[in-house]
Amino acid sequence: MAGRPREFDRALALAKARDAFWTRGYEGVSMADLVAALGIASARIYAAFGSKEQLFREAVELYETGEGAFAVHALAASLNVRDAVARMLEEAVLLYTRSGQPQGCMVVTAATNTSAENAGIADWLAQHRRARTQAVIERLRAAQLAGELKEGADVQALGDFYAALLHGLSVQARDGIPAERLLALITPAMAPLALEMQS
Amino acid sequence: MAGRPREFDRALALAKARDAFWTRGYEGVSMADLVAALGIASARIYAAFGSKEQLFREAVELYETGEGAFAVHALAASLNVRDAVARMLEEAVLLYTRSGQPQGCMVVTAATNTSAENAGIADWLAQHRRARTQAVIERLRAAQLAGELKEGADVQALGDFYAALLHGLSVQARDGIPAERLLALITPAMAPLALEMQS
DNA sequence: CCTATTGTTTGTCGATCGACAAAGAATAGG
DNA sequence: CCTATTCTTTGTCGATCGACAAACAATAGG
Repeated sequence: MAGRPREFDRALALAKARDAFWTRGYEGVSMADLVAALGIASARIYAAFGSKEQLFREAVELYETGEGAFAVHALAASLNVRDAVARMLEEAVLLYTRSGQPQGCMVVTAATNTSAENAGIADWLAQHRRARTQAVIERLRAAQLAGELKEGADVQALGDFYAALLHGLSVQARDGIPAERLLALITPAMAPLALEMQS
Repeated sequence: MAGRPREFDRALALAKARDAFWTRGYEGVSMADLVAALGIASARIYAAFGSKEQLFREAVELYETGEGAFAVHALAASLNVRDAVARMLEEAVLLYTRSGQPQGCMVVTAATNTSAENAGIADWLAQHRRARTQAVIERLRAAQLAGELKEGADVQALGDFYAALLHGLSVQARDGIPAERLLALITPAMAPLALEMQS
């Protein structure tokens, strides 16, 4: 535990890196951009985070345990399915359109188009998106087993539907569709689930 | 009209460039990648297309007048709204998951994360996506004026809903969700529109 | 106080980025 | 056949990419 103490706030620097990657994506942010955004020399970034890729992965983890955890929280909250899904969509809109912050979902936008050498990073984020899709499906399946949803409901189709919508909201938010419009869209979006509720 | 005739097929080269950009995005494809994909030297690419950016823009236009025109066609076909929207979604799934072809929608994926210097390209594609959103809304509005939809139907919310879903389908297709699952998702997705049909 | 350890500063590395210059080759029009 | 025009070949340009080496500075433990 000896050695010279670090002079900059590592957690703060990581948050700044997260915002940069969130805004422009992995390959859209150069080391020179990071030097400017974090306010520290590149050698210090390498000393603290290892490499650009390791910094990115850590930044994504920060996002997923912070703002990006809204979906997990909404689905895990002990609400009925309808409220859980509606809340997931509402919080997605609020997060994706929050002013003074990058628009859209970091996991959706940070590595959708990469060069061949960074395909591994794109795959990594794709895994996370598939996991989120699966989480939605499993929440619906649990509701079905609990009797909230009809026995004949196709929970996989419903889950795929809400996951696709969730990811599409990120695209729309990034395109500048205002929050009010995206929130209004949730009303029709809840109809398919309402129709499959028991009684 | 004098001069040495071009030795390569310009249209074929453009199609190859479209596929490369479709797969890896604007910044994900380097000039060296294009040289390899088109099979011609970089100076020939510049002579025929001007620059990497001009080639990309032409490639996007090729996509939009070809495969990418499915949405315009489906909405313009003289079907009732429900069939038009369902067909738009079905053809999206078929295109986005077609084997032997890049996955997803080129307009959604080719420039979602760019460096600051290429923000103009990202904006350009965002404009196209907003235009598509608007086209969906206007198709629904026309249906409402024609009496197909209830007077109280919120066509903007419905249009935003289907546009978000459309763009989300691109993300899901790119993540490898199989076509059958994405097609199955369309069934619940049509419920909100069915509920607003007149009579 | 000495030393091992770690952070910081400064400078630079080879590779790759997009883009073109210059010269040679092949056509059409006169 | 001659010439103007266009395409092709070859080579390379300055800028930027991510990454680090080496030297120096500041701490903790002994």
